[in-house]
Amino acid sequence: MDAFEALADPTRRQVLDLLSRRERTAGELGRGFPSVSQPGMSRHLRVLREAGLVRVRRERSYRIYSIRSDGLAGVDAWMRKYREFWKQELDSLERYLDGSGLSTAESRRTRRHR
Amino acid sequence: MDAFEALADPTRRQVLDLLSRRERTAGELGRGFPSVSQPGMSRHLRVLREAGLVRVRRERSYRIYSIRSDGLAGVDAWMRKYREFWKQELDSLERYLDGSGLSTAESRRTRRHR
DNA sequence: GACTGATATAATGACATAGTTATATGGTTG
DNA sequence: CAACCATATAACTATGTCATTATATCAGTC
Repeated sequence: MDAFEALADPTRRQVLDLLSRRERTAGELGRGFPSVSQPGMSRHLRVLREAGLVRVRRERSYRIYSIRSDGLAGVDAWMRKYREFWKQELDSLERYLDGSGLSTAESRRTRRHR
Repeated sequence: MDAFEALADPTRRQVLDLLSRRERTAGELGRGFPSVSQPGMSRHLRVLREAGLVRVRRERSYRIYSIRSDGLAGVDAWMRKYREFWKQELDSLERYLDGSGLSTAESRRTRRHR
């Protein structure tokens, strides 16, 4: 399962959100999702691992999971070429605002905020 | 189907790649993927549309599809909080290189290129 | 070395997805 | 308005995904 498929599941995205703050054991992650059984979480973690989105290391009897940027960097790279699209839309918003009654300062503020 | 699920399919990502260059009719998009039947492509386009990733307009008897940044901007926003992860890794690479035999100029070049 | 705690794998079932063929819709043209 | 072209929807099938229960693995402890 590739990174895009792995990210399609909301639970897995939430797991990454938790890991983005700090690394956690499999058990901690599992307890964070009462709606998911222990084997269910284990499977999600496996998917994330095989997609290159997380890494594991063993410590005592625990498995400690943490974010691995490789996979996400790949997704980010794919998205890069689209980023200009909303930048473009902001630009045309700016042009529109510049043409209207707003001052340029106000336009810039508007742009910065959205 | 949300934007993340829509992006999980490689064909749909390729469709977006085509549309990132210029808008196209459903037929043009279909012909771009000989491995996908006409109804198959129509379905993919529907998924992309309902996920907010593309928009359609009618012109003559054609349906013209184009990128709609809303959906992708949402995905990008989710990814934003991870971007610092590889930036961080680049920073530690830089620190490592600065500490090694490389000149600072070489380190900066390395950093900029990856 | 048996027992326990932490985690992974196996087996299975319900449901979703993507592809296929057949058919419908809707605008365009003679 | 009949025939045609572009595209969408329906019905169906194959395959995949996710969740569940039961079981295995494996390290640490008594």
